[in-house]
Order: sequence, then C-alpha cells, then structure tokens
Amino acid sequence: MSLEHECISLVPLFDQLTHEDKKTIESIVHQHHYQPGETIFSAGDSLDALMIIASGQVKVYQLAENGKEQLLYLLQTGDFEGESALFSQATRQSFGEALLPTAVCQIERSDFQKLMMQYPSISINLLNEFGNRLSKLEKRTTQATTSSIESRLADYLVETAAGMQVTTFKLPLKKKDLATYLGTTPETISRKLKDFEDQGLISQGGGKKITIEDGDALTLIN
Amino acid sequence: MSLEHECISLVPLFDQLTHEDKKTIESIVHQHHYQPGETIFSAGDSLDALMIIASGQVKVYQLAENGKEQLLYLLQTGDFEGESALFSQATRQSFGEALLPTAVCQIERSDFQKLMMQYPSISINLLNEFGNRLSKLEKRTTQATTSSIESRLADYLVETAAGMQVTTFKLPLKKKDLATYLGTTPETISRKLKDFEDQGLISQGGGKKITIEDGDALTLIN
DNA sequence: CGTATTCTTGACCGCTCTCAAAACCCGTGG
DNA sequence: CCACGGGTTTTGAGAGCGGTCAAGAATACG
Repeated sequence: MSLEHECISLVPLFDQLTHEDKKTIESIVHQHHYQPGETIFSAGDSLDALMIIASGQVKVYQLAENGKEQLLYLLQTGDFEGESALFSQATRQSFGEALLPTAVCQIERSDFQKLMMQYPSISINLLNEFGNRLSKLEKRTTQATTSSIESRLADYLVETAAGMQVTTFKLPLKKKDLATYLGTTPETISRKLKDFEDQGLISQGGGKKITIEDGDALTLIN
Repeated sequence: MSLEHECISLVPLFDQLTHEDKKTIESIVHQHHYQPGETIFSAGDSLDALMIIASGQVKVYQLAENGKEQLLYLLQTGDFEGESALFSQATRQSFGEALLPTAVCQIERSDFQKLMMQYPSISINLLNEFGNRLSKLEKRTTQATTSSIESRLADYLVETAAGMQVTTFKLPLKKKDLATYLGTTPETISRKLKDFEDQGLISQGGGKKITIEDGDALTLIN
C-alpha cells in the first residue's frame, strides 16, 4: 500500500467516496518529507495546497508583533491543514514546523476545488471539521481571557489524558511550546505543576511524565 | 419586497444562485423578531437552524465555568450564525442576545443540508466564511495570550474605525461588553482610554464618541 | 426632572512575567 | 560504562500589570 494511499484513507474527509473515486484522488496527491526542526510553511507564503499529515507531528504557530510565539495547533497523523481556508486569504498567517520526522501529502488548490464541486460530501465533511475547530478555538479564547493559568493548565492535563484514554502520559510538547499554547511561560508551568503535585492532584515522573491522581479536583480548579 | 427576500439577498452565501433558485429558498425561510435584551438562543439548545440577521444587532457570548462572560461575536445585518457548524455538535455552546430590535431569518437544518447538496457553491461560500472566522479568531487568540490589554484595545479602536472608514465613531458596545470582548474589565478600559487621550492618540466626546488622532501611533503600541 | 444604569476614579492586592542562576536530562563520544 | 556538553527545566527574588471593591459622577431614558 503506497503512502499516497495512506493519506486518503487517513482523513475522514473522503470517507463517503467509493474505492474507485479514492484511487482517482490518490493520483493527484504529492508527497513531501521533513526533518525535525524543519519549517514546512511560513506566514506570507501563498496558500496553494491542502496538506495532510501522513506521519509525524507538526506545530502550527503565529508570531505576534512583539515577536512572541503562539502555538495554535499540534497536528498529528491524519490531521490536515489548509490554513483557515483554501479559498479566502491567499496568503498564510501562520508557521508550520516539523517536530518529528514528518511526511505530508499535498493536494493542489485547483485540484481540490474541482473535487469539491464534484463530490459535495467532501465540502460537508470539511465544514464539519471547520465547525469543530471553530468551537474548540472559541472555547480556548474564552478560557484564555476569563480563566487563570492554573485553570487552563488543569484543563489541558485532563483533556490530554482523556484524549489518550490513560491517566499516565508523557507531555507531547516541550514546556516552552506548551507555554505558548496556554499563553504563559515555561517557568509558570513548572510552578503550577509543582503546586498540583503538592496538592496531590498529579504526580510527576522524570522526563515529562505525568500521572493524573485526581481528575475531578483538577476539573474543578478555577 | 418581503423581508424574507431581504435575507437571501443580504448574505453572500447565495450569490451564485439564479433568481429562480433564490425564490425557491425564500419559500423555506422563517422569520422571528426580538426585542433588545431578549435571548435568541442559549447554550444547551439544540442547533437546528441557520440564522441570518435581517436587521438589528446580536451579541454572541459564552460563559466560562467561573461565570465570566466572553463576547465572541457581534452580529450585524447580513451576518449569519449556525453555531460553528450546522453539522457537528448538535447542541449550542453559546448564547445570543438582541441588543437592538432584531429580525432573524431561519432556515431549518434539514432544508439547508438539502440546499448544500444541490448547490455546491453554497458550501464553498460557507467554507470561505468559516475560514475567515477561523483566521480572525486565531488572531484574537494570539493577541489575547501574547499582547497587553493596551495593545488589544488600541488594535480594536483602529480596526473599528477602519471598518467604518471614519476617524470619529461611537463605540457600538457598552464598555462592559467591550470589556468581555477584549478579555478585561470596564474599569481598565476607562483607564486605558484616558491614557490614550493624555498621550494625544485619541480624543473622547460625550457618550462613547471617540476620535482617532494618531492611528499610526496606536498601531505601534505593544 | 427623577431614577436607574453605566462610567469613572481611587486604593489596594495578587497573579504572573522577567531576569538570572542552579539543577537536571539526555545523547554523544571517549 | 562513564564523563561531557547543550538544551531544557526548575527555583528564587523582584516588579508591574491589571483585577477587585467601593464610592462618586455622568449619562440615558421615560
């Protein structure tokens, strides 16, 4: 099974299509590979392709005027990125950087637009995905402006654990990156994690390992 | 010309359709009217219709666990709202409240989905709109977590003025609502506006009137 | 013109950032 | 297997931004 094929079956975007149709799409996919630390795209780049992560991990971030970094998304295998839209702004607002060895499948803008006109189900799947992202981002914005760092961190820990369906896990990010994700600094994260540990809400093992000891209490933190 | 007709021509969503098609759509639109202060929808409501603002003004906000309000969007005539998606979450996360006498056109979920399957251009227009919202929200989140209140307020003033293409304007929101939009408090807004005035960047007239005196300097505030 | 809401101003306090230095982790090569 | 070195994380001390609470001023509106 080719990796191009992988891409198409990885994302739910093309779920409704027949095997036949998927094969057609596979033929218009291009692949690229990136090393950790490598930049995949930058703000100002023209936006001319939909990108699907076939394997690896990509951090998507923006830079504020003051140079501060804001981590927007952490893309995993099967996630895709076409900036906010393949349609509106022709130029990117964000940066993408590989955190692991990463393979990316691309579909050209014009090819993808043709696909959408031909298979309305793709648009609807895409709308679904955008809707979800919008909801999540709305929640994040609300949290960022109304809750304390403590509360945001607690929420992140609980959600991350829940997403992996475990209570012990390794933070998928460096503290620096996690800090920009939550809108704080590595120092504050260290301190808050220690607080949580002192209160018996979590325990920390060496090397970014964290065990949730009392998820309910974490959720209640304000 | 009926108000139902107004709705359809108000939004760019249906631009590509023929006059014939638009008339068909008009027949499936329902209208509702709301008074200032009236709640149009609440978190927890099931999401079963696309809403188009025919006239008036609606504030869309979320409540954080600690009860704090976060203003997400201010919908004007021609804007629409179907939560983040008419597809994914079946239940609303946010509240909508009329700020002025407001008329709203609604299209039922199932009707709208049929329309989308029939006219792919609608989906594409919708994707465009979602993409724009996503971009704006990403920028807001970045600003919320990386910039000072001062900088966010300055940015808001400049953008609001630019949007109206004037240098003198009336704030479209109460300070309390503007505060929740920017993630701060009315007191802080008062103080910062006074600072700006002392520095000669703006001047304030009675009753929420503001004149931008030095937009460039405002933009440079960090 | 009176009342209710909104806005302003002041004093105070706490959270989180900054800067700096020490401790730790981990891959590398001796 | 252990010592080294770079990056990352932790810890500490200090400062400032912005929040809270409370009272007074201004505005809106019937």
